[in-house]
Amino acid sequence: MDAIDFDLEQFLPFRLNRAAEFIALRFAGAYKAKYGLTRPEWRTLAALGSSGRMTATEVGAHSTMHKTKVSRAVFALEERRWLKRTQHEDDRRVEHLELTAAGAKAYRELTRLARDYSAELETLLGKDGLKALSSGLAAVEGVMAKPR
Amino acid sequence: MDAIDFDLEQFLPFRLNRAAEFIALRFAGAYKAKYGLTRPEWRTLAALGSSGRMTATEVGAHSTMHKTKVSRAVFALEERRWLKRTQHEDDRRVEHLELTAAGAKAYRELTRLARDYSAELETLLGKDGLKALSSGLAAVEGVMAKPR
DNA sequence: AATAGACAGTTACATTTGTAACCATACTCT
DNA sequence: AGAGTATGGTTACAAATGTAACTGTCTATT
Repeated sequence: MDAIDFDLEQFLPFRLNRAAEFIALRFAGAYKAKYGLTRPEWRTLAALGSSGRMTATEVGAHSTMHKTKVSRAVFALEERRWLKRTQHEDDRRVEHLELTAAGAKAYRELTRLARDYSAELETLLGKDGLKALSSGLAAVEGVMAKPR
Repeated sequence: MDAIDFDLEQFLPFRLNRAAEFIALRFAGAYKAKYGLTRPEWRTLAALGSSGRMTATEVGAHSTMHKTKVSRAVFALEERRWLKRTQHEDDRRVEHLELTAAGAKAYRELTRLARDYSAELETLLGKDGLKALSSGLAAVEGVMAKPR
């Protein structure tokens, strides 16, 4: 079969996916094995930790997760007492989400791990590799931001 | 909360994942909606289409998928008559996988779409963005290849 | 040749995910 | 005010996935 004109190995979506899985999986060990968090949970924690009080919808927008993922993550974090909800006074559909003291503590610990991992990535990929990757991603992000 | 020292938005694993989802999803429409293929199925098809006859294990290595994913994808493609298996003469554990004529045809059609999408990406990301992304990914791939 | 270990691929089960339908509340327009 | 529609969030169900155990075959060692 004509191997000439298409090679999965060079196809950008494939490469991007594979790289993302690889990079993410390494870090997932930190929150998964150590804290038993799922990815949506970690993302929710990180969103609330860095931006403070937000609604579920905002968390979803911030970390590009579907409502249902956010909803489930919020439940899980709430059960752990890492997060608390409060009703919006004016609109009872909305609920504000906020980390508890315990949640904030976990967040700080995890961000420390995240920073360590970032540093590790820099040495692994090299300054140039990192820079290239980052600016490539910025290009993608530019496209994502567009109205479509 | 201290938003200063960590921002999910800048965390590479997060950015990479988000970009990969975005890029992959756009193309997934092509094989998902149009042919009803799952991603593992498309990858298997692509591996066999570009490299010809392979074993399931080889497909997995080539496209970094777990055995079970490959196994299920092979089943699905076989049911569609896009793929046939033949036993290895010397080792009856092994089976060779190969596309049928129908499978090869589908592969060709899909590679056409893949090429179109690649071209679209080039215009979307710009020559420079694409180049940066590609070399950034190459850096990651270099790390992946290492013995670990 | 007999036992033990490795390997290819499959299957079973639990977990995660995506889709769509669903509540409840709020807004808009007449 | 009342009908229709939009929105925040949850739930139910189906499909996809990961983990681990399993079957069958091969290889090595004795």
